[in-house]
Amino acid sequence: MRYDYTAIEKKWQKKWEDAHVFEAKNDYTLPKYYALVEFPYPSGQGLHVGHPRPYTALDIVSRKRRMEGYNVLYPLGWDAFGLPTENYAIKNNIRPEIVTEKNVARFRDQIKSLGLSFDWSREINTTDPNYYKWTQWIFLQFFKRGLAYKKEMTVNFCKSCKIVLANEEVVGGRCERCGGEVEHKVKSQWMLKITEYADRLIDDLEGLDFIERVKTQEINWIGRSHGAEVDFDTTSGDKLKVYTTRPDTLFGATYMVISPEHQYIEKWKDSLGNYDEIIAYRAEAAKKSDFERTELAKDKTGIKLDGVRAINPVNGKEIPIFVSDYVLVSYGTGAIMAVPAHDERDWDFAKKFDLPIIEVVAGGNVQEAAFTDVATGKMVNSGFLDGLEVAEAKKAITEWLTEKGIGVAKTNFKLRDWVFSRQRYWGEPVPLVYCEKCGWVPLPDEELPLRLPPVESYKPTDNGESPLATMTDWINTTCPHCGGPAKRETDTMPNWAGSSWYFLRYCDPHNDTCIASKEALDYWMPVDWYNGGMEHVTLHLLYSRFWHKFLYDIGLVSTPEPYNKRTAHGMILGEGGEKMSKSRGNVINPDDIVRDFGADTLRLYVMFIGDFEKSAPWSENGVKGCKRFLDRVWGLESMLTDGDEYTSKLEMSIHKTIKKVSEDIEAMKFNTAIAALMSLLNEIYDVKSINKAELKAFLTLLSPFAPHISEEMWEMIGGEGMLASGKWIEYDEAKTVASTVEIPVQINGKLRATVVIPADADKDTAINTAKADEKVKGYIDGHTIVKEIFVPGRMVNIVVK
RNA sequence: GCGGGCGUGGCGGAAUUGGCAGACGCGCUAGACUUAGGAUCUAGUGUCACCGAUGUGCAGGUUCAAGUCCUGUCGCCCGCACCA
Repeated sequence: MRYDYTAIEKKWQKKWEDAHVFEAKNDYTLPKYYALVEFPYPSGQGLHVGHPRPYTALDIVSRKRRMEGYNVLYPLGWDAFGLPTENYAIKNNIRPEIVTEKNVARFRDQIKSLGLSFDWSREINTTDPNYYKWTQWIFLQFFKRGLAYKKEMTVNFCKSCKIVLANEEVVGGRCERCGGEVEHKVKSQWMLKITEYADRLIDDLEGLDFIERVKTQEINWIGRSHGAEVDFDTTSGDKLKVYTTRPDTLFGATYMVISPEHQYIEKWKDSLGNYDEIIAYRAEAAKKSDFERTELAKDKTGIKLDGVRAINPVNGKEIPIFVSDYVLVSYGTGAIMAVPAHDERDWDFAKKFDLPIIEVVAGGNVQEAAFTDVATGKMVNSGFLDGLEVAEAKKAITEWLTEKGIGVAKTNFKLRDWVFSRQRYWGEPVPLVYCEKCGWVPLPDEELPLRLPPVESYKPTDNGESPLATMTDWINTTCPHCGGPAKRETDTMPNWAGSSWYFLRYCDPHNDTCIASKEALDYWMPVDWYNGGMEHVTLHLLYSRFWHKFLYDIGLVSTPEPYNKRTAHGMILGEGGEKMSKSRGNVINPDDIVRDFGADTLRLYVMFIGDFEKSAPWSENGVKGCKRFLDRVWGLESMLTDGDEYTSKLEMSIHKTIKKVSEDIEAMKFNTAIAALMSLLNEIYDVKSINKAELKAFLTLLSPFAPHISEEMWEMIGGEGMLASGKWIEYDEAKTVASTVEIPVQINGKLRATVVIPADADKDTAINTAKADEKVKGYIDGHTIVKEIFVPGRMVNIVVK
């Protein structure tokens, strides 16, 4: 009989659906397992072969867990707010809801054709008012607790998207999405105080089962540093506050720098002889985009303040103050003490402006280059710090500063608060109104969701306002607090909002009284295994951990962290090894593979393609190889015999394979699990027969990877029930090892022969067997044996002279 | 520059963590079956001159034994990028 994958796959997908085998049960007494993949953005391009890789991986885990008796939650939904949909809507003048619905329908069909065991009864969509009602509600909780605030600020504005970007969305000074130029604009924006959680977002990583590169990337992004804030007296009478991680080098501070936007420039206006020049410099700096600023990073520019100087608190020396754009207003205090001897940037600047370079840590030649090593070297030219190690000096000077009341130990972060508003249509409306009398007032809960009103045009306005800003009858409303006239906020939320809590909604997706019931959350959370892309580590992953911690603080969830385990898959590249892209024309559509080779082949191939965590190039021949394997599996039927016990020919291999596949799935080594199944199949073909018990074992192991063909063959041989709701298979450790082993015999570390010994042979037996070997004799005779090494069950090494 | 990762056949990749390097798949070679095969099956396939030697980017080192550990060096990929 021919292996008609198309018919078989349709048949089983329907059977699984009809039997509801993949639906998580609301029985909270069962052991649970929550497997999660990042929900997709339903783009107009349809599914990409990159999608099935993580989906199949956790599908395998989920299927195995179900067979092990767990109540498994493996859900999927749609992260559907976003720019591409909005842009498509603008271009074609179609309502974004319609576009979204169409794209979701296509994605759903495509994903369903892969036989993934998602619980479709829990499907969610971030653009569904019943969903975003709760996104808005959570935002209001932030607002009510002072963690959402409005702030006039310089923002990154993408000229071509006409949208404000979060810092995380600016890559190399350009818009992450469209690559367009990013300029600075002053706008009033909603902000979320993620910085308040910075310490916990780092500290709580400890103890989580996240792959190391995810942890380090988050830690680096948050960028915690320890140092001190120090007040410098100035000739103007004002104190100039700086932040430094090297208070130990205070004696080496020979000048100071403030950022062009520093508030003292205005304050000191009348004392500054060159105020106009400084303002012109600031204007120049503001004009530079982030991109240009980065490009020009090497070449330092600046202007010396004429009229105000600072006083170094440790030695009373007057030092000049400069304005330079290498100091950022947004980090620390916007001002630094410059120690050219021990900081590369300060060194560059000092060389250019011919400023003194004073060595305070011995160990380098500071006239040649800044000496920044903190591990070695002792303090010099530093008064009471002389002779101390850097670490000791840090401690001593911080204590001294604190005592004198001119400084204090301080921790700083690179992480900034999250710019939470967008001037766009296709996002969650911010559920706040502005009342002249009461200020910003939240909508009462019963008015949620605040629905997106239909607008004439989805185009953002040229002045950077949301399309909603033109809807005067929607904007004008009454204040929920005083009943007076008020205006609605026209900004919407960024597309990261809906994804910051979606994993909670899956626990209880149809609840209309709260985000999800406490019982459901307590049972399902935290997520046991979350897999997603590395590109989301500093965005979605960090944001959602932040939201979850906040919800934990207000008592809605019971764990401080949402995810127990986080892994990341590698990208699938084009045949040549380049990234798949429309412009290169090397994009693989999963539909074609399903049509030409079947879903099982595609699933198998994306798992076999290579190390799950690394990127791997697509190979059409590789796909064919997987199809060939399945054809050979199908062919097993022709050599099937009766029998309910493993035969001696295959018994050990089967136990070994069960062990290997079971362990490899847990370790994400899907490629070698499949290789083990291929090896076993080759062995079966060698012995040319397989009985029912053996085939059942094989199909059970294959079923998480290639579920359709496994079910079909299981049914053909009269297996009980469906594999999808069947039992995983156990192995007997004792039966995975042979009674005899062939081990290598080395002479002086070089392989010279192999001998067969009992698996549990002791040293004497092994050595004697080896010595009796003819080949070995040739190498030993006439030599003195210096040493004999035996690794039980592994090898023998005889050292001769 | 800083942080993370990686260099193994013609290719994708294995190697119980120090113990027979190259599992498994692709590709290739030869043969079989075929009118034919880009189908299938069988055998072979790291390199070099057949015993044998040699081989995991390169150079050293530790060890009975190194792809794996140490030192140095070269190259590649990813992330961040004037964060004081």
